[in-house]
Amino acid sequence: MSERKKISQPVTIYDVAREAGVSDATVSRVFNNKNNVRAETRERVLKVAEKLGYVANLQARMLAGGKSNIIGLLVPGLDTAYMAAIIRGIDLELSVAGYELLLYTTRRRSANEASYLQYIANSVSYGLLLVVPLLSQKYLEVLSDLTYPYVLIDEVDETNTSFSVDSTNWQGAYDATQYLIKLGHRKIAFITGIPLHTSNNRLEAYKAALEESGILIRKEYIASGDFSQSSGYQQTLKLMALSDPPTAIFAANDVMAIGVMDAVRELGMDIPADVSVVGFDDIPQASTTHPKLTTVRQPLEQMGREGVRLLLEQLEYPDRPPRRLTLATELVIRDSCKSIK
Amino acid sequence: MSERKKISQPVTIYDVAREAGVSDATVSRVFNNKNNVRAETRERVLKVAEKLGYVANLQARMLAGGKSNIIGLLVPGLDTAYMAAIIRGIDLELSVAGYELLLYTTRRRSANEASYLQYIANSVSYGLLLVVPLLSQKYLEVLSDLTYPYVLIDEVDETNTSFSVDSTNWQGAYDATQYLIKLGHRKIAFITGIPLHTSNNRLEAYKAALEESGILIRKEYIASGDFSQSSGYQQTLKLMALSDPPTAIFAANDVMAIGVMDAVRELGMDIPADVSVVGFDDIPQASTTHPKLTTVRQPLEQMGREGVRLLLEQLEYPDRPPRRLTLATELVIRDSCKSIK
DNA sequence: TTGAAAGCGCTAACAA
DNA sequence: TTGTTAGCGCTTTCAA
Repeated sequence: MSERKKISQPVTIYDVAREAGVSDATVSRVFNNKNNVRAETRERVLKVAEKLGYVANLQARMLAGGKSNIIGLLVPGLDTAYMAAIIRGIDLELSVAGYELLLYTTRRRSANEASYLQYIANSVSYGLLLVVPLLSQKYLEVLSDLTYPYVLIDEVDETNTSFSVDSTNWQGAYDATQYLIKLGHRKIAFITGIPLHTSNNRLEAYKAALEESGILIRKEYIASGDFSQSSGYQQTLKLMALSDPPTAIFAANDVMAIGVMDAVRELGMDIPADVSVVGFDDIPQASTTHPKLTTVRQPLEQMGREGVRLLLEQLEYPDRPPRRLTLATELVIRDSCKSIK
Repeated sequence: MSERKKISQPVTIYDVAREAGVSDATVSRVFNNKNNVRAETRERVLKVAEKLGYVANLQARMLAGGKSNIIGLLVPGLDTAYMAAIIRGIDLELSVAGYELLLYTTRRRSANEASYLQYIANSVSYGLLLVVPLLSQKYLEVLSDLTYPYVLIDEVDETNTSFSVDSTNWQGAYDATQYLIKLGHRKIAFITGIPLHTSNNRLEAYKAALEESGILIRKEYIASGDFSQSSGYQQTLKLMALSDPPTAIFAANDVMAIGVMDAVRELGMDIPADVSVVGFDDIPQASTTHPKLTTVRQPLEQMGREGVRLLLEQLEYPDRPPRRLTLATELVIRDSCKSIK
């Protein structure tokens, strides 16, 4: 043990007890808000603790009481505004409940999902939140074998055996497409994301909206993107090179929509005069583009919050059956779309 | 305690000891890689542990004086590409060393820095990385009182009493300004960030470069931004409204530079034909703007990595005196600047 | 309302 | 090389 450490952790529950003239158990009671402590005693203890700068040692507390206040979060990385928004929600809700967040990245041991999850489950965290867009079936299997509390965020377990939070991807995309149709557009292109559950739903809704309005679904108007800005850019170049180019482009996320805008501008065309653009997510950047992007807002922050709630619920009531929570999306109309006469 | 828990963590060191016919201390030795264990015994213990599915209880280990493999990271939030890049570096280096990352946000208890740090120090993490741009002096004081290992990332402790990693802000800004001067610009504006150490250094370098080339420093060319895109946008509008507007704008970070580009475009001017733009940081977005942004690259990811190294070094050699590591910036020339005839 | 005592699972002297 | 013995700082019975 280093010198450093010794110096830095002097004040224990015993110091407080001695100074306040009570037993350590009493101090413990005070700090656990037990009600069998005389108000006067409690006050004295608190005062002494304050004076001494006492802070509970979490390790000891956990060891003795069995509870950790740490929950894990598994993500591929933190590089997207999408992830940042979800994590903000998680952090907010967690801090309300007095929990800490341990961050795990899939990048770290993608080699062996099974043992990585085992490791996590046996480590300090008492539950796990997963925001893993490319969640492998493998993960899911291991997870349910583990009898370890977890919640899937923005991902769905088709077998309905996991707690999960997502949003109305279908409805959101349907609303957006309908909006474009109402503006008079009939040549509406769609740029897909990676073929995930969420992305597929958006594509389906796009098709459904068109069909419902009697608009032919044209294969050449469905472009394959991968959620990246450059894919939005590239696919737009292709779309606009069509002999009969679309008058509106709906991208499966905002990042691609920004790429779309870049491409359109580069082609010397105007948004929204020449081309209307719609995104999905409503990341912060969406409101700082020029023109401001019309998009489908996913309640990312709230999804994070609800994910935490579901997890804490499991911690408290381990026997409740899995639930799936679906939050509403909302069409945010800004300046990137225009009606066609 | 939940049923779940009982099921999932029964196996202790004692179980292994009993089953392997040794004492608990021996099992402990095996798992701490002490060399005073007979190879044969070690193997037996390991086999039993494997069979029983033993996993060390971190809390207990830490309490007993052992080391945790968790280090903390204190940040204001995860909302910027800047932060994401640093954290990527941290995560990478940490995973190499087999450490986990516990995330703390200043948002959570900004009310009382002192006790929050106390709390962190007494919690499970064994050291702390800080990426806190608006680090208050208060934090620093508490930190050094704590004798708890920590490293400041992209921030400097003027008293030279902390381990820290930063980059050559001054040199980077100097290089960028020189570059613009070499291109023939003499009317160069600078948009500052929040008045932090880093930002101030960039401003000083800008001034020094101008002075050195005999260019008058014009107060009206120094605009006060706050690192946000909208401040870059707003300040540019002001700058361009000047009776003698600048021909080049150097923003103290990339996010503002993007705002600058928006504003210039909105004024119907071209980049780089009418106005040259330079940023600072080289966030991923910088290479996806149109035109691509010329900027000063800060080795953010590497700063994260080096921060981890410094922290681990402290953990291993607690008596080494504080060091400050300054990494080199690099001017990344892309398409947002043009020479003036 | 309080204190004494036991123990959470582990590490680290000290013996053997 | 191994076991024995003390704790680490806390919570929680059980008595008083």
